[in-house]
Amino acid sequence: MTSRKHHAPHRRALPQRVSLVLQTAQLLREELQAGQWRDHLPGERELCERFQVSRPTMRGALEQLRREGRLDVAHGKRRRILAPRRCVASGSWAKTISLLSPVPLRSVPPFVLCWTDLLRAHLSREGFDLQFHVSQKCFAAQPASALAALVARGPAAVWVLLRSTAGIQRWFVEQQRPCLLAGTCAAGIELPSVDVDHRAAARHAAALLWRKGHRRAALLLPSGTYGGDTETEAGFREAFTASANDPGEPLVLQHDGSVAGVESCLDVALRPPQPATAFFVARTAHVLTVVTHLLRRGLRIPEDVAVISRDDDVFLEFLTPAVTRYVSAPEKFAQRLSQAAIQLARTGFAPRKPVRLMPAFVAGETV
Amino acid sequence: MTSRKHHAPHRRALPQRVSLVLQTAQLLREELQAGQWRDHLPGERELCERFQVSRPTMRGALEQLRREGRLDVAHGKRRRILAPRRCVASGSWAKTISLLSPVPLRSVPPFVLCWTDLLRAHLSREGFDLQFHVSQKCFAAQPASALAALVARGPAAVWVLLRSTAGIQRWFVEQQRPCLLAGTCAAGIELPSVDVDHRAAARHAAALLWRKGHRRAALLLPSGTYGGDTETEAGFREAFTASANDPGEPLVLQHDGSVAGVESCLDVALRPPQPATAFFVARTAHVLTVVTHLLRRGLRIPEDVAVISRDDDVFLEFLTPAVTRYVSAPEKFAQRLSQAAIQLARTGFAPRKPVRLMPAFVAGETV
DNA sequence: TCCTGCTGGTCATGGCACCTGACCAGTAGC
DNA sequence: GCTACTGGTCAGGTGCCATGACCAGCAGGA
Repeated sequence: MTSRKHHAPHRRALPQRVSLVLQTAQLLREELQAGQWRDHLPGERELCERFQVSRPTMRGALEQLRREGRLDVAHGKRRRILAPRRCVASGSWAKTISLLSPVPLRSVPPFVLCWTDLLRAHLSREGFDLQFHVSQKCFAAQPASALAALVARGPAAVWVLLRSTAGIQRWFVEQQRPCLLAGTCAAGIELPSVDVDHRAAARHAAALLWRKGHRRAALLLPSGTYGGDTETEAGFREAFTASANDPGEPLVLQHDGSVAGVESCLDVALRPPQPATAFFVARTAHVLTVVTHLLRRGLRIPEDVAVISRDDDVFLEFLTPAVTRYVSAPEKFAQRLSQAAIQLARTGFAPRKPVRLMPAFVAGETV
Repeated sequence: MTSRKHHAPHRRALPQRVSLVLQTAQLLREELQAGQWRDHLPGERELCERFQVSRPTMRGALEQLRREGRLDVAHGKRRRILAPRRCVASGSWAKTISLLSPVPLRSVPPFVLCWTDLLRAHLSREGFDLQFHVSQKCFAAQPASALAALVARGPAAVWVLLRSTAGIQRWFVEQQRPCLLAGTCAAGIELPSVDVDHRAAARHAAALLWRKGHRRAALLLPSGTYGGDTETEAGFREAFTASANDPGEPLVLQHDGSVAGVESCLDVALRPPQPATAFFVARTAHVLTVVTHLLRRGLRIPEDVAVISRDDDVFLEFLTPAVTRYVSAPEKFAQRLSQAAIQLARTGFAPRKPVRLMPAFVAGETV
């Protein structure tokens, strides 16, 4: 209420569940501000009685206030009330949500472009403005200074991170800035995230290739430590070792993302005496490189080599032969992302639990 | 809550669950009162999309309104609006700008997707809401009824038309609805429009192919009467006849847009005794089909056949060999489009003079 | 010193609202 | 008649919340 009252009377455009926890937290804040209690809060059970909610709910609300720095908690003792440190005034920039990307809008893949637009549509309906920020430097090895500059320059209620590196994620955790990953967290980091379930897709693809008789199947990924790619590799290995009585190592090829890089990777994998007979390819753009390169080498698809794409984009339909792939719904992706972003913008917190969307298998002619 | 309403304005003291059904019903009531819809309500599924709730929830809300006597419902037909149809406050829908497309957002090419998002960003900053409408029927031979239904259902200050047919354009001219073409006008129609200068690109490409010695160059287009494609053909012929002392007819191949259609077109063009040695291809998606089909036939690019793409999309960079093409700036496109749209929305008029953006030639390895 | 009654911390269980996807039947335009 | 849309219905799954129980730390009194 404190912040909303200062805004224009913006009626909610979308029905949404209002969690009891948030309501309770808000009521507690008001009571605190009114000076209802002096030094310590009453016990949890008494508060439950007073507000007619269950203990887990009340504890959620109290935890929220603790995170805001209004309460101090110790085992066995009642919660101490702290001086209300002026919380960040949700002023002019509370209505901006920023998206950080390593590449400009015109270069992002169609799937991402699509959910970005849907996200913007959702947010705009709720009165938020989505700003697209491009910064190469933030994706370098030492992103701290670039990130600090960026955040100072374009203040936002929430940062949505695209293709974020572990370094970026760590920075946001340390700075305690509200942020949201469009992707998967790096190892050891817990941030709210939305992503396609690449692990499941990889497992399914590897099992399929195995069933089809492929014993030399390769996974082709860009190098670098993206959480989603790590998951892909894990899923691929899982299915591989589960299928084989004598699990040989599956081939995992890492390239630098350039066309030449992908080509040389392929050439290595195809070298005798044990050439790869199947490729599971991450990133749709590289599927194009793989298919055209294989065709140029005179290999037939799928007779000589099988290809499966981990992701989907419109243009894959237009390749001949049609590419076997896993498709995800951008609408769902945008929906989950916008829900989390709005919650994060309004309350400052969002559930850490990763949201994973199950992709659908689409059979093509490349297996 | 019911009893509290009779009391003095007393802020809520207890947290309580508010059912989504009730919230949705309330929002529907407000939209109805604002005159958002005329005669009938949109379908349940569309409403669900709009309000981001599930069908059971939406049905609960609709049932509530039916009990209140505001709606009449019959199986198989849309819900009829009964009650006090307030006069449409023009303010309520003057802030909506609609975009009409034959294909869903997830299927439009990246370039279009990109300027769509940029357009939405511009409009949102000016307080407009961009709605994306998909309707196959409006792109059929007799679009009148479908267009009337669409326009009645989703009122908008301006309609932005994507891949519009001559029939659609004529309807908007006749109805005198404010509209704006993202594309080129059909013959004999004058509507404000923004498009890439395809004629210039085609002329340049044809001249280039001629200089390189190609005497059997083919233009590959989807069939149908799109203004932009007509311009492309005109430009291609212009350069061809200008170059040749004895102007033979340039090959113009029309296909149905499907992969198989493109393939059979190519096979025809490559047939002896005079096989085509170069293809100028409209639509990036079909460039993929062309390149992969040629490679599968064992043809070398560019040694045996040259390929030039009229348009650009991100993914063309990832083909090997890299495709020679014409690129346009989506930022410029969106900027011109939003300027015209906002002017049209605010004043009701926009200059008829077509806006044409000059594409840039990017040399690849396919010529 | 032990006991008792408070405090916060944690867990398993179950109910309920809601979401998802699917299928059916009626309607309308082609 | 066919197709694409409409409303009507249902089963299965998920997430939030309530309930009640148990544990561990802290205090004060017998």
